[in-house]
Amino acid sequence: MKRKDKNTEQVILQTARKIFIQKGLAGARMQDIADQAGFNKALVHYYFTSKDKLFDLVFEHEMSNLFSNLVAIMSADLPLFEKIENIVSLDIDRLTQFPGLPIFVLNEMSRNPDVILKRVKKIPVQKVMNGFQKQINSEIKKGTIKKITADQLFINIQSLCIFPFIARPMIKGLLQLDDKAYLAMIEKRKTEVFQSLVYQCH
Amino acid sequence: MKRKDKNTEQVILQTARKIFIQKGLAGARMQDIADQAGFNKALVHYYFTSKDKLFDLVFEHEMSNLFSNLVAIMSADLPLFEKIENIVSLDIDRLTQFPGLPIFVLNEMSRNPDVILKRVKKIPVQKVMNGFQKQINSEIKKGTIKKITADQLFINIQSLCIFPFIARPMIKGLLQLDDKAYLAMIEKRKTEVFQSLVYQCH
DNA sequence: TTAAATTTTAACCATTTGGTTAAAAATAAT
DNA sequence: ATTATTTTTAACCAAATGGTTAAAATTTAA
Repeated sequence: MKRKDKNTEQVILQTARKIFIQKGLAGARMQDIADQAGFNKALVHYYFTSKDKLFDLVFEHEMSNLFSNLVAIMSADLPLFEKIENIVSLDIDRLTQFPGLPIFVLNEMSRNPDVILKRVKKIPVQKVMNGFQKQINSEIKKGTIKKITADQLFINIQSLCIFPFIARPMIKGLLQLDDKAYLAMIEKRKTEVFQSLVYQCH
Repeated sequence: MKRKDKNTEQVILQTARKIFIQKGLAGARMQDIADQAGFNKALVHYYFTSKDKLFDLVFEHEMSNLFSNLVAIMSADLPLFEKIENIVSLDIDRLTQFPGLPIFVLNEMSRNPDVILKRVKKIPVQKVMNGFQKQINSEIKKGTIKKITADQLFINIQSLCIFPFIARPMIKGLLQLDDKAYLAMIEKRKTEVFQSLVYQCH
């Protein structure tokens, strides 16, 4: 008879997610998580055993959130530019919905690169990158795009999509943008980034 | 008679810098800073009063480190593409030398955006961006480049230069690169990024 | 309805943390 | 050489932290 209350568990998880994203692993407090979830701290331990275990669950989920759709789109049987357009669009939409996600994932990754590296390696990107490279090589041969590696193109796409979310305070400060102006700039990037990528390939 | 030992102060500062970059504000420990500097923890307080004060000094210096040269280059009387080439080259060289810098600065910025925003606003970028926009407009009028705003071009440049450093563990994991391959990829980006930027402008 | 199992709680614990105090040690001034 | 000042140290402190324990409360099974 196993009766863990799924609702309690979920409330704690969602609260933990919010606080870990705001404060990171080192800055988050189990007491705060418990308080904001509306339960007693011992209960958090009853359900999740330890802070590290709770964090692992949250992190796994957020990393998956960051990369979800990427593999699917890159595997899809689409023309190259349509594929790029979809990646850009979905990346920016995803991150507009979860703006704190990349800095959270990448910061925790930089804290503990080896442990997390093992998890990242499980994401089946290598096979997908091989297919992507073949597609790119085919387009190069056709003369439709300049010579570029799948790796560099992938990095360019992710750089142009993700960085403005990571660097939100810096960009707002340096370019003197208020929230509204910043969000307008992000929205504009859906087409700007895709256009940039098209131009640099042609 | 003021006799703070400059060497002691510097040793503590450099040690603090290293540990704050590794662990962040929340994760760094004053005892660790003292131990690694080779002094007693009370001494760290004697010189720097508190953890927050010490962190502020370190952060101010690192933020300046990240943005130094940027304003100078953007103000320089150089042709547009030469200017872009210099920004890219110096950015990548700087970050190759201090690879943990951007994730440190941007992560702490995301923790405390309002406080840090005031500091960022003091960097005289707005005037420089105006000049940059004028230069871009002039090139657009001449027909040498496509229509783009200084803001978006600036964001593209910084995205393409900085993101691969922030996302080091992710890139290594996803693309199955060892350290050597990663560094080779970074070195290659000096020309790749510049070329990409040129293509997207033309 | 009672007993068993599970969830939730309040209280507690050992350790860690940033910071303080006062004295010892070192340096500078007279 | 002595005194004054500054630096450095060891010891200490209160609060915070992640985690544990045992009992109360609730739910489920018989």
